[in-house]
Amino acid sequence: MPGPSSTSSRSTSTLSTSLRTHTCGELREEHVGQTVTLCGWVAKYRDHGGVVFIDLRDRYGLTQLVFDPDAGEKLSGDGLNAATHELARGLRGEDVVKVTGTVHARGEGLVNPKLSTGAIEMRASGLTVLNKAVTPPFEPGADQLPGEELRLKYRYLDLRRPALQKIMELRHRLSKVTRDYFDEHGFLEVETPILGRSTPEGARDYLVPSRVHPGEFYALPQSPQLYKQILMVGGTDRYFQIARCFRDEDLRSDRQPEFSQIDIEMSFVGREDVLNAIDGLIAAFSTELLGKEISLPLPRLTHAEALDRFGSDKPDTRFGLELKDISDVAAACEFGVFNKTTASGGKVRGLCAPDAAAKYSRKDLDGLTAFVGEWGARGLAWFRVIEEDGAVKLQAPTAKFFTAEQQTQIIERLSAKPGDLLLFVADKPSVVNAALANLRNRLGKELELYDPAELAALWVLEFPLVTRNEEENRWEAEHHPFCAVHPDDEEKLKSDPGAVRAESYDLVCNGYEAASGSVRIHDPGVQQAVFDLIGMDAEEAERRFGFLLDALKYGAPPHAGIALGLDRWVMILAQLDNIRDVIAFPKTQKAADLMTGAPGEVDGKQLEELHIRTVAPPK
RNA sequence: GGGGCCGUAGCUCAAUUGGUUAGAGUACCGGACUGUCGAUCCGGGGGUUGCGGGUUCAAGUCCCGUCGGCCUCGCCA
Repeated sequence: MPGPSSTSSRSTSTLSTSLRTHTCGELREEHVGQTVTLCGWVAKYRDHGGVVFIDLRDRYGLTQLVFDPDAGEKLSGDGLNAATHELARGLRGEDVVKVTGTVHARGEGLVNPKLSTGAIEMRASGLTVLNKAVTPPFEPGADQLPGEELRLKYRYLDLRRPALQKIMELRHRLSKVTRDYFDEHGFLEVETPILGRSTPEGARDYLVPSRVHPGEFYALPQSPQLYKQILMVGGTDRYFQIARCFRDEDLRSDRQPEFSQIDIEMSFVGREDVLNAIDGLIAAFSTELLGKEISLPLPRLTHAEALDRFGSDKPDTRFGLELKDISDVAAACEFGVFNKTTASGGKVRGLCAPDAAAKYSRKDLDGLTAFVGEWGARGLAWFRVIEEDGAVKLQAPTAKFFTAEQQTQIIERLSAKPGDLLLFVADKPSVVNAALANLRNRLGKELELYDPAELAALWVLEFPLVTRNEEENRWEAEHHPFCAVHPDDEEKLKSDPGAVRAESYDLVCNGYEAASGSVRIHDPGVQQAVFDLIGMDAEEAERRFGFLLDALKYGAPPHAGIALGLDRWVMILAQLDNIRDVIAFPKTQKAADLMTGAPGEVDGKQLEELHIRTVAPPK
């Protein structure tokens, strides 16, 4: 875990308790000669028949304890009686003990450079077993991790692993940096309700039945969106909250049913004010948590440019490998797949994998073809760039369909050199982008085109206000219905809705959507126009969001906000690709807690009180 | 809702085309050993091969179903 400072390097004097004088990560040569008491878990025992070594572990580190049966004779003051020695011989992994002894410098050649406490050891004289452990299903200290199912069931054992403890510490410190930062900038942390009202659109709600209102339900918040806007109407001016959010949708490696947002809203601001505020927060994350300066302002891309260059609205910009369009060349060539696609309005785009021609066999390329198939691409055209008789040309079974001039055009368009591998997808633009964006991420990783420790954060601006739902034949809000319209595009609301840009912004980092927000509508006329566009009549809007619309009539300041995914930020900063590892008690892909068994059945009486009757699902 | 991978000792894994008594490391138990830090050495116990069904002379292995975990498409304003 990176970081300029951590708890273990701070003064730990305050960690002394009535049971211990120091922690297991604390003792150094300067403590030699002192009598100390440590508490912790037995990480390892090495019994030599006579002398017994115990590695004692707590959150702060590992200290070697020595139980020497001859100590009483050899070293005055370190007396170890036979009963204590025998007790030490019976210690096993994960026993919780309290040990008193004297700090000794380790002898010549006995220093363990792998331990921060490796220059010393404690010669134990007293031992109390505070809690004898049964044999654990896995060892928190083992190199090899057990399956995740087991780790989740015995989460308390998993949490003892130093790696997980470091992540919990990082998460704590990220929260602390966040609170300090917003406090310094005049923000108030305000709590909003967990039991709220269901406001359709968006994700599926988690519902809570009401006992006193038969047949009615609260909904857990998908985000505090409406409350924070109302706080602005309420004159809070600057609000933030580390808010728990709930969404009953299918999970992914970066999605949990309950997660935390760093939620922000500001009054009397425009887009730049929010972006500047968050730039500062990200810089604080980098300096305080990684010990690395980051240059501000963060880079910005428009949504259109992000799609054009990376095929994605959340590009990983730690590496290049940008997408290039060769539709014009494809239209003119003799390769049927290419010219038919362009003739029917499709695009041909591709990327140049540097020095990769020799790294991917035919079988590997078949694998890449299958990979892009996951996003609907029906094929992947590939060419190796070679130099032959002084000419740089394409080599592939399909190369014969391209004239020498076309080959040169393609090579120049992708800035390719001999040894590079060119990969193209021909399809409708959405498929081309999805396939190539995912291929780009895969190649970036496989070809090690970036430093995994780098933090590449950028803003993606000017998302479309609405997207077309082809199935239901209507426009849908891309962000949410309260998102302001780009000032230059207001007149297009009726004439060309798909081209209307929103006053919205996403913060993308290392390929993850790490924050999302917008300037809000505070003009009732524009709000009505947006509702009209997404097919929501006044009555329906009133029923769903009436309380917000009412609030906006009573003096609403121009306001804007954003929310950062706290779990995702911890994941990114810790260089992990799994959100469960940054949550103390995460849920499985089926939203179950393997430790507690949640969700579980309840008493019939509880259901009765809640006026609930369950129906078994059809087979 | 769809697709894919996985499930064998407490744990991590192995087991030829379907073929004898399902093995190894580690953990655990017993013994030996006075400076280890992956301690070492000797010995031992430990299995409903997730569960149910089917094919077969014979199933850990093949087929169907089911449960669980992971990845993913849809979904996630």
